[in-house]
Parts: sequence; C-alpha cells; structure tokens
Amino acid sequence: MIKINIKNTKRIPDIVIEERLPKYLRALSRMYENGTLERVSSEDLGKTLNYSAAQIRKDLSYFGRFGKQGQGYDVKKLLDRLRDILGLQNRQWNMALVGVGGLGKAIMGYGRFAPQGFKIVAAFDQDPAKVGKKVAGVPVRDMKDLKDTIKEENIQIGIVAVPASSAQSVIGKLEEAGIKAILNYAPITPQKGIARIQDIDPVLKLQSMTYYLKQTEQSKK
Amino acid sequence: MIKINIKNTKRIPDIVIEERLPKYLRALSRMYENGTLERVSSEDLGKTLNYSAAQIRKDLSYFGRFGKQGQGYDVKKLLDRLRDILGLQNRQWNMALVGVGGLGKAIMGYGRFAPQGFKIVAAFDQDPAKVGKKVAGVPVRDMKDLKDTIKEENIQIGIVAVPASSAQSVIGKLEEAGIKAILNYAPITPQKGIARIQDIDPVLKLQSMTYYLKQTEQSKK
DNA sequence: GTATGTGAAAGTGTTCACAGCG
DNA sequence: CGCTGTGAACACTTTCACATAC
Repeated sequence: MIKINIKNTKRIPDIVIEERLPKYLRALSRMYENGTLERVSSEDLGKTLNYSAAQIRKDLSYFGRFGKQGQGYDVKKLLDRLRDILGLQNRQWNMALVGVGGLGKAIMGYGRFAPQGFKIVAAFDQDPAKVGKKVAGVPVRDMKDLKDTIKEENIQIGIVAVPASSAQSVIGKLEEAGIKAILNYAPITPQKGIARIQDIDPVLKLQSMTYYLKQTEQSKK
Repeated sequence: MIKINIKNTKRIPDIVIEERLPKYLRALSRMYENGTLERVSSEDLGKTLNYSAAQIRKDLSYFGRFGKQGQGYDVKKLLDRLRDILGLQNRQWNMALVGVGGLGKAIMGYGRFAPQGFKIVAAFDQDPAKVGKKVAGVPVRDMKDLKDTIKEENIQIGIVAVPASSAQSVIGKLEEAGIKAILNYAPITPQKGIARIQDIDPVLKLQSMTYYLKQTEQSKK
C-alpha cells in the first residue's frame, strides 16, 4: 500500500473560528479605517485585543503564512485574507427574520448588519395583523410562505426573535426550509438539529457578571 | 508550624460561571414554570442543553452536593441554589445605560431585563438635545451627572450603547464612577481595566457562521 | 436498582522558546 | 536584529468509570 504524504493540516480549534478570527477582523478593520498603521505585529494586535502574541501567531498559522519576519503583518493584506477565510470577501449574505415584535423590529433597525454584508431581506410573523405591513422597508410575510421566500430570495441565514415558547418550532421550520445558520435571540437552548446556531441572550451575560459582583461585595464585609 | 487542613477547593473553570450556570438556571426556570417536572437527572438536563451528564454533575459539584443518588436533583431546590450562587436570590440589580441612540432605545425597551431582576434606572447621552427627555419612562441625563447618579441610584452595572469611537472613553468614565460590571454593545474590544466586561456583537456571531456556510458551499462543488 | 459525586485518564487549547527568514 | 512560524511542554477542561448513597 502506497502512503501519500498529505500536508499535516492540524485541526483548527473551534474557538479560533467562533471568537478570535472575527475579533481580529474587527480590530484590523478599525485600524485600516483609521489609517494609522500599515503594518501590525502580533504583539501590537495582541495588546489591543488582550491576547498573547503567540496566540495570534498560532491562530493565523492554521491558515497560512501571512507575516513577514522582522516586519509583522500587512494590515490590508491580512484583512483581505481574514475576510476570505470567513466567507465575507465581496459578497452579501441574505437573512430572514422571524418574529416582528419589539425585539424583532429593533433587530431590523440595527445599523451594523448591512455595512458588514448582512442584509435582512424578509420578515415573518405568525400574527395575521402584522402580515402585509412593512417594517424597516421590508414586508412582513406569513409563516406559510417561509420555504418559498427563502428559495426565491436566496436566503442563507435565519434570525429568530420569537418568544421562548415558539422558538424551537420556528427553528425547526427554518431548518426544513433549508437554512443552515441561525442567529437565535430567543432565551432557549435549541435542540441540536441541522443548522448551526449562535445564541444571543444579554441576560445570561448579566447573570455571569453578578456572580463576580457578589464575590466582591462579600469580600468587603 | 501547624497546618490546618482546609477543604481542597478546586478552582472553578471560568466557563462554568460565564456560560453554563446561567444556562442551567434558564433551563430549570423554564421547567419549573411549566411545572412538568419535580426532579431532574443530570442526564435529562444534559439532553435539553446539549451537554454531557458528567459535565453537569462535575459543574454542580464545584458548589456542593445538591443531588440525591438514585433520584436526581430537585428542580426547585437546585434553582434556588443556582440563583443564590449567581447572586440573583431576592434582589434587584440597578443598571445605567449610556448612549440613547437607536440601539440604546431598543435596549431600554427590552422586556427581559426587569423580570430577571435587572432594572435600567438611569440613561445618559452626550447630546444636549436628548438630555431631559424621557425614554421608556427613564429620564436621559447629562454625562457630567454620571458619577453622582450612580451613587445616588445605587447602580452596579453599566450598559454601553455608544458608537465604537467613544466606547473606550465611556467605559473609562463608568469605571471612574465605581462601576465594576459592564455590558458592552459597542463593536470594540475594550482595554483591560477595573470592570468586568461582557461584549455583545451579533455581527461577530454571524461572521463565525459564514465560515462554516462557506465550507459547505465549497464541498458541494 | 438508579443516578450522584469524583479521582484518574483522555482530550483540547495555550504558552514557551527558538530556528529561520526578511 | 526583529518578528514570524511552529514543535514541544504545559495548562486547562471534559469524559470515563466506578465506589457510594439513597
């Protein structure tokens, strides 16, 4: 049996994709826009992000060799490379939002999606009174049109902004319609299904901070 | 020298506090409200949260022994214990929001803070045109009143909803005013300071998902 | 019998430290 | 000579597996 020597591609830790690369991108974008710096070292980038220099070099090394020894990284080049890796280079991702209540409306009005290439192109609600109206310029549709609209509008990402009680069922419907990525604002942990899901719950974040606040309170006594 | 044998308290991993305990609490609250279950096993809880049973037992064991062998955990009792650990038992946390723009207004209208014991009791903006008006029943104040209001209103948590460009400086002002916990909606990574900070940026979450979406797209070709 | 609590083993992620390139 | 890229060492986290308690 002949063994072909494939380049030993090490597994990329999840946290690199899920947390750090997007943060690198965010920091570099800012540097680039401010136009202060043409090159950046792992040390510098680490300082602005509270990571070790080694961490940053290691993370980037999973995807290639972008730096120049003795010089650091070219900001523009690294930026482009990160956008490419994350699937953000020269393209737009279309999103469908479900649940046009207070939270849903706020999400539709959030100003940072579009400039980053994420566009909410459709909205859905189960309440007939809301269907047909427009929110942030987008017509609210009936849930029964979910599947068709997702195909027609070439939607790849779903946003869930419904109450906890209906969230799991809405996620199921999105998955049935072929959605593979969901941003979930409902306060539940969805059952594992087909789609990749990212949860947003500010209350959970507050609840972890109160743990530490409580500790400090007590140590004062 | 006499050695006192203190119980070997193992360090609690950060992720237990920062992620899992609040999720346990959220899931148990829901179970309790639905009233379906009086007891729950680590296996059951794990299934609803996509964690292993061992993980849950280990996490809880850092704080004591709450379960009964052969029976599992009493939902109500565990719920109370978790609330106690996280500093949520019979108390309210007061919060101050800075930045009454579109995002800030949406946060002030978010319906899940108050029922969980988190109350926005003051709002601040640097724009004189906004100062004096009310948003969601809360008067908007001048930034120069930050420190005094935080003392007077017994505020422990800050919420930052200003643009990236002023976020770091606002965080500094909150820290100067004695704030030890901040929920940061601005798209920056703050420099390490006195306060504990939790960041919320839905764009980062989307950007990690597109990485995987892109992979699937390519494997189809 | 059944499910917890927990040391020990396995697995995963981070830091070290230095060879090597610009 | 400075800073990257990277194996190797280290640190941390999760899972295993079983003695223990109800």
